[in-house]
Amino acid sequence: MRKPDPQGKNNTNNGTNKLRKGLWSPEEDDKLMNYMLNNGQGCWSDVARNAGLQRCGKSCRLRWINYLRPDLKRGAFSPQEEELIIHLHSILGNRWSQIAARLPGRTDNEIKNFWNSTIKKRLKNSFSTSSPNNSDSITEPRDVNLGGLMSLSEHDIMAMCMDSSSPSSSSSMQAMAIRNQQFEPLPPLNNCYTSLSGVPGYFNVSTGLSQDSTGDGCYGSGHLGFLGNGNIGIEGDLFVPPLESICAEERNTTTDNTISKINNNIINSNNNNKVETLVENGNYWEGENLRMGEWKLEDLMEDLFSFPYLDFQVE
DNA sequence: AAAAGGGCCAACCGCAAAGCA
DNA sequence: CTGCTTTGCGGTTGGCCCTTT
Repeated sequence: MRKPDPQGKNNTNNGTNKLRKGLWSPEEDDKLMNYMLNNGQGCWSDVARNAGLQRCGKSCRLRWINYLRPDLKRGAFSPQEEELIIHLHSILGNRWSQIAARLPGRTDNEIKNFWNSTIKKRLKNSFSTSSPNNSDSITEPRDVNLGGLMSLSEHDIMAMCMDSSSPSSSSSMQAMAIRNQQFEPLPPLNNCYTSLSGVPGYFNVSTGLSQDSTGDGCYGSGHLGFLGNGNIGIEGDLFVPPLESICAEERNTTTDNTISKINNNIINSNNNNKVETLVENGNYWEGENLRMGEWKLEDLMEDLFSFPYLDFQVE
C-alpha cells in the first residue's frame, strides 16, 4: 500500500499542479463521498475538479468503485461466494469485472485480489497434496476435490490456474472437452444460484420462483458439461432465484433517499437496463426463454449476460 | 526482542474501447 | 474519417502487518 501523504509531498501543493497519488486520506474520502451523494456520477475529471480533490478522475473513479460506494459489501468472502467465483472463473477466466457483476457488493479488484492470494494458492495446494509424487511427469489425470467445491482433474486445474493469460480459459475448456469424448457433466454446484437440471442439451429460464424451499440457497440442481466437439452443453432447466437485488431491496428499506438514488444510478449504470426491468416486474426477472442446444464458448459468454444478476445475503 | 519473509490489498499503470466534436 | 478525451479493465506494484525464525 502506498503511504498516505498528509503533508502533500506528492500533491499539487508546493505550487505545482501535480496531482496527488497514493493512499486516500479520510478528508479526501469525505470530499468525494459528499460530492457523489449530492451530485451523482458525472464526468470523472469534473468530479475530481468540482469536489476539490487534487486527484485525477481515474483515481476518483477507482476510489469510489472499490471503496466508497454505499452498496459495497465488506468483509471476508463467504463459502458460497468462493464457490461462485471459482465456478465463474472456470467459465469466464480472468474477466474480473464480469465475475464481479454477478457478485453484488463485490468489486473486480477485490475478487481479483482474493483469487490471486487465496484461491489460486488453495488450488495449487490441492493439486500438490493430491499428487505427492507429481514430479514433472504428469501421466494419468486424477480428480482433485477442491474442498468440496468441485471435482476437476489435475490437468484442468493446472490449466485454469496457470493459463491466466487466456481471457476465457478457453484452452483449458478445450482441453477438458477433448478429454471428455462424451457429454460429461460437472458435479452440481451446491449453494449455487443458477442451477440446471432436466433435458440434456437445452435449458429454459424459469421465472417467478418463490423461495428456496431447502433454505440452502440452491434453486434446483443440474449440470454444466463439456461436449466432445469442444462445445459446452447444458443439462437442465435453469432456475432463477427470486431477484431481490440490492438495488430493489435497498430501495425498500433505506430511508435515505439520496443513498438510494445513488445506488440506483450505480446499479443501473453497471447493469444497463436489466435491473430496471427486474424492479418493474416485481423483483422477478422475466427475461425471454432461452433455448439452445450446444453452445460454443463465445455463445456461452454472450448468454451469460442474459443471466440475472445474482444476489444473496451473506451471514 | 528483533529481523526476515510472506500475505494481503489499495492503488497505480498501460492499454483498448467507447464517445464525441 | 480522424483525433482527442473519457471510461473501463486487467495486470502489477509497493507498503503495511502478521507470522515465523
